[in-house]
Amino acid sequence: MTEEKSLNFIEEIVESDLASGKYKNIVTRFPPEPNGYLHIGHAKSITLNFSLAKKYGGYTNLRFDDTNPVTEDIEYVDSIKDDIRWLGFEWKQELYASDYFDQLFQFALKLIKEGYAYVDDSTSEEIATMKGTPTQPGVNSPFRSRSVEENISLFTQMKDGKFKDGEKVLRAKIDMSHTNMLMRDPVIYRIKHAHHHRTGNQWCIYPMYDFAHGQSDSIENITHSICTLEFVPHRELYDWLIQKLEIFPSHQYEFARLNMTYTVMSKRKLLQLVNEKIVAGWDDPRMSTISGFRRRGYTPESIHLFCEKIGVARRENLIDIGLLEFCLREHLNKIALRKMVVLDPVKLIITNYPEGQSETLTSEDLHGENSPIRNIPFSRELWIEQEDFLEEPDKKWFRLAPGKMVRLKSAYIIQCDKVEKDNTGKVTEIHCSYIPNSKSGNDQSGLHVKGTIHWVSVQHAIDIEVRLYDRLFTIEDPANAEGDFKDYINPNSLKVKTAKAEPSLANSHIDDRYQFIRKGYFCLDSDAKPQSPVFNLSVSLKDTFAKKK
RNA sequence: UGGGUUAUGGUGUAACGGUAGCACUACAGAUUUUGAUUCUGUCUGUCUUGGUUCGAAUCCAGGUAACCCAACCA
Repeated sequence: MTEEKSLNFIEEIVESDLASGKYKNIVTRFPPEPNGYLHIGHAKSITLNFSLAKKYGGYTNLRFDDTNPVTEDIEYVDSIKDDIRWLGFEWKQELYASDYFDQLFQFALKLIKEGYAYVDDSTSEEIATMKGTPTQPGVNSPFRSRSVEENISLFTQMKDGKFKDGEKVLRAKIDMSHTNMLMRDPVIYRIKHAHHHRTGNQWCIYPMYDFAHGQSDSIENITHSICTLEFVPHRELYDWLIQKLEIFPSHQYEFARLNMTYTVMSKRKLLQLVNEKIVAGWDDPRMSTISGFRRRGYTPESIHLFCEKIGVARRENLIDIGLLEFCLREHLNKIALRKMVVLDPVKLIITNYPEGQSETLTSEDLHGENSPIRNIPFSRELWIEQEDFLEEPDKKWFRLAPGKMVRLKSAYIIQCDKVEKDNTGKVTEIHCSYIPNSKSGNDQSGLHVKGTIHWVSVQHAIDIEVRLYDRLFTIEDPANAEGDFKDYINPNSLKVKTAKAEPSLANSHIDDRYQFIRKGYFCLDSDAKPQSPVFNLSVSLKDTFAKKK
C-alpha cells in the first residue's frame, strides 16, 4: 500500500519550479544571527530547509547573518553549529554575511551611482518622524536630492571612519509615500564603530538586514529563501534591491513560525531567563533551546518526527507541547533501557525470605521480544514506591494494600501482611510474605495478580540524584499573556530528589537513554560525576491512572 | 483610521469544483509481569452573509476575527 503523503506549500512551489525548468536543482540556506542559542522553532526552520534541499537534490548553506556586531558573539556561532550537527544535518558551506562586506559595499555604490541611494544626515528621530505612519505618508528628507558625486564621497567617508555613530546613514531612494513602510527610503547602511567577531575593526559601517540578507542569498545562488511570516513585508524590498542591483533573483517564501504551549520562543525572552538566572543557562533542561532539549534527553529522531507532524503552513499556530512529548516517548519507548528506580522509597520487608540471603534475578532491558537481559539482586529488604501502597484503597486499586497481592516486577508475587507506622501515622515499613513458586519466568503458583510494581534491593541499591522537570510556565501562552511573561513561571518546574536505583545504573553514559520503569524516561545529566550520578527526567510515562484520580 | 497575511474538530494539518481525511488530545474497551507499549472503537470541524454551479472547505462579493508593518535589530 503506497500512502501518498501530501506536500506542504513550499514543496509544491519547489516541485513546480523544478517541473517548469525554472531551476535544475535547488539551493536553500539556514541564516541564523549569532546572538543567541537556537530553539525548537529554529529546528522547524532547519528541518524545513535541509530536508527540502535533500529531498529535491540540492544543498543547504549555513550562513550567519552577522551584520550587527554589537549583539553577536562567537560563542553563539559555535553553539549553533553544534546544534545543527546534533540534529543530523550537514551544510554545504559555512558562510557569513560578513564575508560579503566588500561586495555589499560595491552594491551600495552601484545603487548610489544609479541614483537609488543617498546619504542622509538626519538623526534617527528625524528619520522616524519623516517616515510618517501606516496611515499617513512620509515626507522626503532634505538630503534626498544630493548629487551622485556627493553621495559617493560621503559614503566613502562613512566607510573611512570620518563620522561618528549615528551621524549619517545610507538610504535607498524609493518612495516616501509607499503604503509599505519598508519601502519609505529604508536605511541600508549605518555607522557602528564596533568590533566585529570576524572582521575585527576593519569596518565601521555595517549593512542592515535588508541590504545583506537578500544580497547574500543572491551571491550564493539561493533559489528558495525561506523565512517566517513577519518578513512578508520585506519581500517587496528584497525584490526591489535584487532588481536594481541586477543580481541573481533569489526568491523569498514565508511560513508560520512555531509557537508551543507552556514555553516561550523568542531569543530575547530566553536570554532574559538566562541573565536573570531563572534557569541555569541556555542548556537548562527546561529551556526550549535545542541544547536544552538535548540535555533533557530528547533525541534528534524525536525532533525530526515532531517537525514532520507539525507540518508547514502559513497560519499562526500554537502547538501543544504534548505533541513534542509524544514524539519523544515514541522514540524512547523503542530504545530506552529499562531500569528499576524508586523515587520516593518506603521499606518493604519480606518476612518469610531468609535474612542475609540474596539471589540474582534477570530482567529484560527492552520491552519487546529478543530483549537483552540483565541481572538484578533481590533480597529480604526492598525499597518500593510510597505511592504503590495504600492502606485503604478503593476497588479500582490494584497495587499493594493490606491483605492484597502484587507482583514484584521480574521477581515474586508478594502479599501484604502488616504495616509499621511512626507516631505521625506515616507508614515506615511494609511487611509482606512472598510466594516462593511464583518466581518470574517460572511461575507455578497459579496466582493471578492485577498489579506489578517496581522495587530495588535495599542492600544493593545505589543513591542517585534525579531532577524532575515540569513545564517552565503555568499558562499555555505566556508570551501573549497580560503582564510580564515571567509572572507565569512555574515555581515547581524543577524538583530534585535522591532516589534508590538498581546497581546497574552506576555505569551510565551521557548518551544512554533509560526508562525508569513505571515512572518515565531519564538520561544522565552533564552535571553527573563518577561517584555521584545525576539523572534528568526527559518525559514521564503516560499515566492514565493518575489522570483519573 | 493605511498596507500586508491568515481563517477546516480541543490542537495541528490534508482535501487543488465531486464521499471533509490523517495525527495528537479526550473518552470507552481488549491485551499486558510497566495502570506504559500494542490493538479496537467513539466524540468533536469547513469564521459569517450572500452569490455562481447539477454540485463549494475550495470560485466571486460583502462582513467579522486574528497576526504582522512606523529599530540606524534580525
